[in-house]
Amino acid sequence: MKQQEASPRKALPLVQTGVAVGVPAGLPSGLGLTTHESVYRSLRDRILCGGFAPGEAVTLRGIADELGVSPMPIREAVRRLIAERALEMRDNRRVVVPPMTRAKFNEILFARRALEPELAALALPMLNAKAIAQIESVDEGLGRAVAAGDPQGYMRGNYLFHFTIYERAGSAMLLALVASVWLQFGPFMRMAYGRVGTSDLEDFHELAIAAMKAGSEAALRQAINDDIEQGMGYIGDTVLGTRQ
Amino acid sequence: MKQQEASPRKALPLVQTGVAVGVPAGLPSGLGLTTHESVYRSLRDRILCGGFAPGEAVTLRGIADELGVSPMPIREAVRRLIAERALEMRDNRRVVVPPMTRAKFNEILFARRALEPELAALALPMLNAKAIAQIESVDEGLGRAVAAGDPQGYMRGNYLFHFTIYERAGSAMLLALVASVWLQFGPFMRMAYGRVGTSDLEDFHELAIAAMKAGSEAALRQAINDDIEQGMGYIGDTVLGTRQ
DNA sequence: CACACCCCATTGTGATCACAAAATTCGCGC
DNA sequence: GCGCGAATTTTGTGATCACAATGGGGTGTG
Repeated sequence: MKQQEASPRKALPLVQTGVAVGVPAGLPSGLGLTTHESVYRSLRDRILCGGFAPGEAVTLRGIADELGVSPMPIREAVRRLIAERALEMRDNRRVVVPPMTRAKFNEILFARRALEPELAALALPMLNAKAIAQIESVDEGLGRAVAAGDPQGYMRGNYLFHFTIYERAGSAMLLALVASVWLQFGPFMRMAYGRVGTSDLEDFHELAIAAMKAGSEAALRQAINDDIEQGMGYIGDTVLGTRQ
Repeated sequence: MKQQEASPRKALPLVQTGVAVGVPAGLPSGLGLTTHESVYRSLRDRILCGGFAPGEAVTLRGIADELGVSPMPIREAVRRLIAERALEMRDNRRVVVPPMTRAKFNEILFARRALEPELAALALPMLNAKAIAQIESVDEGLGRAVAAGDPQGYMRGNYLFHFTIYERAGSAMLLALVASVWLQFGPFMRMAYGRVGTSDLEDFHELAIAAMKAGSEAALRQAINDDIEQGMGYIGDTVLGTRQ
């Protein structure tokens, strides 16, 4: 069955130039970005919002067929995500979304506490009233997702809340480090919130907003740190067990 | 000149199986590893040891010809290094080794101080006498490189000194974070040591070794932190200017 | 002599093909 | 009926081709 009739992949008339003016499938509407960039963002978003389960296998051709492009751009996107430790390549050359371990969990917790409060503190001077209003709006959307019992929406909102703050720091390098860390506990976080429903006690976001309005670096650091400890503690206890 | 006589690339009879049993050129003797993995390690080592200058352009086909393989594995290796921020892709789609800025320098300094002492502290309980002896041996090699005025050897020795310690921590995730940071100041560090010759006052390595022998976590943290501050301060002052 | 325009070489991107290894499935024998 | 081995399918890897866009070099014109 090499060339039966219509190949199952490439089911739509892609213009398929070097710059991907025609967007593959239901991808995030590539505006002048390359195919592998679209694929990368699609997969990344999916990982961050809990679209993959830990241990789940990811095949190049599978995603290629699913997205309606050739395996080539998938290769580059997956390779990039592997470099960011969002995916893992087994020695069998099989790509899976990596499972969580207690040791890895502790590393993530340490890295988050070491980097994220600093990023928030660096962003603080850049946060004008408009930016804070935007952050509040994101947090309200997060609240709606919680009320609606929408884990994906909750995870996306939580991600947006933190990173709209962190992005203002203008520290591309630290931001990339933290992004890599988030990519590594995304699928794991989904397990926690997919299991018991979204938590109902995350008011550290409001403390953080209050700290931003007050311009208090110490309070903002504290709120971010508490948010990390509470969130990670919750999902850690839920998935890995309450005891160390 | 499409197919004149012998193509300039692929100048040697590569077996070129899917697993790269025949190693391309003078690459690090691939033992059962793929071509793009060999290429990755080769480029990574070159970046870490100052084989590239900041701002230098990197072309896929150029490296492919240089290493005697097709552009395909180069693509994946370069893509991976871009994800690790060791290389940078301009919006022109041109790949360059990224230049240093004062802001980026400060981010790197913060990340190193936040992560590396912790990694050393985590490694401390794992360091038996044999491991410490190995670290001392690495440091002696470093000393010889300094005496010989060999910047490449110095950079490699310095990298090995730190990472033979950090690897013992068993924290793959934090190690990857720190490795990414090192990849970002490698070419920059080379500028400093290529300009004025290797420094002659790095005795914090010996303090670190003494702390390891004594089993003192506090002293080890301090030695690593001081080593970072001194080294980064030196190259920062040299290349970016003495004032902030 | 300087500036602008055009042509061509170079570069990254994506598709397709070929190959080997691993995984899966099927079937034969006990 | 069950377990083990062989055949087949699937999967990642690498090469090659085609294409568009960028960049540089050369030439023509003001």
